[in-house]
This record gives sequence, structure tokens and C-alpha cells, in this order.
Amino acid sequence: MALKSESGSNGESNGTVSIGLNAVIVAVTDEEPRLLTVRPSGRLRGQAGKGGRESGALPFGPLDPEKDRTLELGLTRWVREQTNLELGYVEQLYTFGDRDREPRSRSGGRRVLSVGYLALVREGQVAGREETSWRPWYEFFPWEDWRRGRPPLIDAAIEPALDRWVEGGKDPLRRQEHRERADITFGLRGAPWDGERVLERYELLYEAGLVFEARRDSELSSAGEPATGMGGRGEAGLVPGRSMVLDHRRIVATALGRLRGKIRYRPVVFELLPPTFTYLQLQRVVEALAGVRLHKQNFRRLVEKGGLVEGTGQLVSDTGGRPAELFRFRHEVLRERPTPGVGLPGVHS
Amino acid sequence: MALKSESGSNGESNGTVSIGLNAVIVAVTDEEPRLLTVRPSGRLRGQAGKGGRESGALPFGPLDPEKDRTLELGLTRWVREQTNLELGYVEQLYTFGDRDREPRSRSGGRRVLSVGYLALVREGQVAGREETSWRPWYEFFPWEDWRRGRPPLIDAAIEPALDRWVEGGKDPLRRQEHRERADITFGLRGAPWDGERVLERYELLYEAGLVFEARRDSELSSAGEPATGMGGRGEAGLVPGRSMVLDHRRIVATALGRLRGKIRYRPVVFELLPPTFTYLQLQRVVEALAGVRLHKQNFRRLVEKGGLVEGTGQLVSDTGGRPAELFRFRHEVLRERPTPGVGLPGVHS
DNA sequence: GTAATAGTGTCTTTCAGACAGTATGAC
DNA sequence: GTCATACTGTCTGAAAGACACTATTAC
Repeated sequence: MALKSESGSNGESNGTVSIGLNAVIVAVTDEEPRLLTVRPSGRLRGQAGKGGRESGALPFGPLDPEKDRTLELGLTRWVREQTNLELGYVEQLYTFGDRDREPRSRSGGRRVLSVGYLALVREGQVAGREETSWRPWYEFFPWEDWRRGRPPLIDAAIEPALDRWVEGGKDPLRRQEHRERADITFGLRGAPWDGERVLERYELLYEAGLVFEARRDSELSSAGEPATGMGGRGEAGLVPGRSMVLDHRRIVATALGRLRGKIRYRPVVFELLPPTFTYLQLQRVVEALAGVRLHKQNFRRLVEKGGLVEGTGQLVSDTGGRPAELFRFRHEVLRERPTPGVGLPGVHS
Repeated sequence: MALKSESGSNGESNGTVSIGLNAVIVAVTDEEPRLLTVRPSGRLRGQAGKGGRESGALPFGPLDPEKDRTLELGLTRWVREQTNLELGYVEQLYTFGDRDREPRSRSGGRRVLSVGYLALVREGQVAGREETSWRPWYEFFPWEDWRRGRPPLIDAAIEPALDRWVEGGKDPLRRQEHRERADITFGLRGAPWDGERVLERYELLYEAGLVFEARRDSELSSAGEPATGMGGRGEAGLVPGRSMVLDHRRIVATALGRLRGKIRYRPVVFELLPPTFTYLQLQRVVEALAGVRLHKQNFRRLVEKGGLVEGTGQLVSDTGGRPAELFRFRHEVLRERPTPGVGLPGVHS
């Protein structure tokens, strides 16, 4: 299920590489965005942190250059084979090609590039394999979930750790640059929080040695001895959050950032909802993705004026209060508006 | 300068591919966005259309998996080697991996994936090689330039051709889908024009057999005989626009669409401008990228309120009228606003 | 009745679009 | 003076944010 295990030809240097396809498969259930993870297998197994922090892995499949006519067809093929999931919405994210992303490459094996994809599936459709599980994605990025207010770990763990990172800069100019970057990416010292900078935040934490993967990678490369002065000391000084194998958490960060941007100008939320839904369901899904609570009435008005949905006349009464009307996505909006998204209104309820 | 020419091992099937790196290098000079093209070489040379429509090619370099630590470093390395250009802003666009994108793959050679990049360089910095030239990118996409109003070729050539394509659909449902798609992507029959759908438009024209590349590819695959009922008849029925080698025009379309989207929420325009500039210069560059004329006063107000620029106090008097003040990018905006872009105001002046 | 959610009305501020107007240079 | 561009002022309508209010269910 994970990385190819044939390791015959090691590094016959004729400019060739292998291609891996990684899928970030997202669904929203119980107001929680989740991604499909698999158990890391083979030599990647042992990479988990010590204190119960077990690594997850993204579903992965190699591209078969002979059979797969397009990358996307290759992806949907092995996802279907492995998980019985039929992917609907699929979008290419990014191609990750750093040499150091894969331990084998460092030890002279063939280099593996991986093309990351984002796929959205409907709530309810769940794969039936036991090695797989749907994990709430904020387990991997606790600092990204602002639905219950500013996450305490930002002030408690991230800001002080970044302060130390800033202070550790070589010269004043460096420190100044670090300060600015930390402030902008994490919204510190009066800078605004930008929900879409998910990748920038993860990469900053990685560079500052504050996520497990950074420590793992520096230990691997310098074989034993602590690297940047932060390695090798268990989990001390790490920011909370479940880690992943290889650079998979980076891929997920890319996916989250992209998705947060996209809901604002393309009607992708509806890929995650059943065909009919109530306004509150819709709002909860958007909130889950955006990671913030939205103003109810304004959200309603925005969606309404945007012409994104239309009522069905049907009511549901399991709301816990007054019955709600069921709505469906208004297909015609595509030919009326250039950018039909949910355009997030103000925060909080 | 173009595709790798070693063709020794043809298709030894062990799941490996070669990686090519393509760069869409953009500059804006004389109010015209331009991209750096090279003369197609080797077996790609003969692909030009007959009627003086000569194909261009993007600068291309192979990834050296041994030497290039990251894809981006590989890209900047060979761009520097080939053109003496030092790339500043570089952004990965997309990875193109269709098997049929490369003639050699179809005839059993090794499959080549290409990773497309967008690079922005400053006006004035121009490469000194003679095989290269800066071509206005609307030569490749004449239907994308609305600065002098709706391009006549949309009504004259594109709409009727798409009508024929719609009519040619197999069943009524197909025709309905085609109609809707054509209307939305090209803003026909009352649908709005969306400047960012550059790729969708090119791909539609390709599928409908209305660009040179479509005809070329179908002729190649069916070796002589006209394919979809439109092949092999010179340039009759083609939509105007300079073609490119392989799928390079698709890559450029991706770049243009991405850039048009990005200027609205990231201050990338300034990568294309000198350090100081007048308001009108800034507006002209934005208009060149967006492909529309903007309302002058409102543009000014938007940029001003956005805090994107600050005055320098200096004046320039070669404006043809009253001297204009020079402005510079306000760096501090990055920590003040989450999405500092130029947020296009209404069309026309 | 209370609690909980669904849905409407409206006030205010901000912002986008469009109009006009004045300022300062070249000729 | 004319012409061309630079820059400012202000009106208007639309949209965003925030508040209050009514409606309909379960208990």
C-alpha cells in the first residue's frame, strides 16, 4: 500500500526518476474535516515519535508509465483498487521533488518525485479497509482550528518557540527577517491571521525545528548526532500535532491551504455535502474547512445573494428546533457569476 | 536547448520516467506582457503550421536527479546557464504528464513528465541569446486581450466554430453539456467573461479541434488520415493565434490564468515593475496582465486604500502631461493585510 | 412554559462605481 | 491659449457587519 518495494537497480544514473502519486482524500463528517490515512508500512514504520505520537501516511501509489495514460487516471485507478473509493472531484496540488524528501534517495537509491492530489468525497462514502482511517485533519495542524477561538497553543507553545528561533538568528538583519516572517505567517504582534497560509506556517515550524519531521530528518541526515542544536531530545520543545511519514504533512498542508482558498471562488463545498442539505449544514462544512466560526445571518445572506443554492420545499425536523428547509446547489449559478464561492463573511457567531 | 536527445534505452519498463522543467518567463515591456520563447529544435522543428504560423517553444531543461537538490534549483540553474537570466520570483504551476503530450512517448520511448514553472522578471532584464525572443503573449491567445474591447474574433471565429462543435455532439444531453461549457468558458449568451479561465478556454478550443495543436496531434496519432473529421485540411477552420510545440501553449495558458488570479491577492505585480513607478505605469501593467482596461480613479483609490504603495516625493516629467509622482511598493502592507493584491476595479476607463 | 434551532427585518458603515472638477506640464 | 496627463472631491447604490426580532419544533 505504501512505497514501492522493488529496490533492484539502485541509482543507475541516466536521468530517470520514479513518480509517486499521493492523494489527500478529504471528507467532512460530524462537522470535522477528515483525511484518509493509511498505516505506514515497511521501512517507514519505525519513524513515529516516542511519546505515543504515531505517524500516519497518505495513500500512495506509483505511476505506471506504461499503463496510466494520464496522472489523474493513474491516481483514480489505484485509489479504486486499494480503497474502493470512487473519486469525484480531483485536483492536482503540487509536485514535491526535493532530493531529501525520501530517505532512499539520500542513500543512493532512485529518486522519487511525488505528485500530490486533492480529492473531495461525500460524507458517508468511507473506504472499507482496516489499515485505513479517517483522521480529523486538525489533529495534524491543531493551530489551524480557530472555531473555538484562537488556539491556546499558539500563545503557549508556538509564539515563545518562534521567539527563540528569531533570537537564534545569526545577525540583526537575519533576526529582523525572521521576526517579520514569524509575525506574518502566524499573525503575531498585531498582524492578521490569514487562514490560507497553512503551508507557510508548517514550513516555518519545520525550519525552526518545531515539528517532529524536522528532528527526524536532521537525525537521519547526520546519522545519530543531534543536528541543529535541537535534535535528538525526544519531544521536548516540539509543537503539538500528529506527524506524518516523509513529507506527507507538507502535502496535507498544501491541500488545506488550497482548499481554503478555493471555497471562496469556486463552489467546491458542495462536493463534500449530500445533494440536499440545510443552511446550517452548509455553514458547518464551510466553517470546518475555513477553521473559523462564521456569522450566521450574514453567511445566509451571502449564500442567498450569491445565488448558490435554491430551496427544495422539503423540511427536515431532526434539527433540535424548528424544522429547516433543504436546499440544493443551484447549477445555473455557474453561468451567471464568474466566481461563485461562499465568500466568507465575518468571523464568530 | 530543447528536449534531451539521448534515446538509447527505449522504454525499458521499470516504472521510470524523465523529468523536464519548463519555464514560462514573463516580463512586461511597452504595456505588453511577453514571454521568453526559444526556437524549437530537432524533430520538433517541422511542426509549424503551413500558413506562416511558426511554432514557438518554452525554454526547457531536464532535471538532473543527481545534481539538482530541488526542482526549483534545477530550473534556475539551467535558465541561468542558457539565458543569463537570474530568476527572482518563481512559482510551480503544474505537472503535465499525459502520455500523449510527447510524440516520443507514443512511439515507445521513455515517458517524459514536465513540471511547468512561472517566473517573473523585471522590465529591462532581457536575455542575450539570439535563438530566444520575447513574444507578446496575446499572440498566442488573441481572445484573451480585451483591452480594446471584446476581441472581434470571438464573435467572428470562435462562437460560430463552437456552435458547430456543440451541434456535432452525439446526443441531446451531450449537446446540452457542450453548450453550457462553451457559454461559461467563453462568456457567450449572456454568461460573464471570467478572465481567469484561460486554461479552460484553451482546452475547449483544443478539444473542439480549433487550435493547430489539436490537428497536429490527431494527425500524428492516426498517421496520415484525417482524425476527428477536422484534421489535415491546412488551417481552415482554425481560430487565429500562434501555436507552440508539444503542449507548451497549454502550459502558458496555465501560467496566464494563475497570474491573473494571483495579482488580486498577492502583490506580484511589483515583481514586474522597476523599484519606483508611477500610478499609471502600475495600472498599465495590471491591465496588461488582466487583459482589460481599468477605471483610473477607482484603481488609484483601491491601491491607495489597500496601502500597497507609498509616494517617494520624486516627480517624473516625461509623462506627456503633468509630472507624475513616483511610488514604491509598501513592504509593511504584508503585515497589515492578509491578502494584499490589486483587487481589480471595474472595467474600462 | 423553556430550550434550541430556523428564518426575517433593518440600521450603519464601508466600499465600489461613476460623475465631475482642478493642477501642472509640453507645445 | 490647447492638449495631455496627474491628481482630488463627492454623490450614489450595493454590499458587509451587527443588532434585534419572530417562527416552529421538542421537551
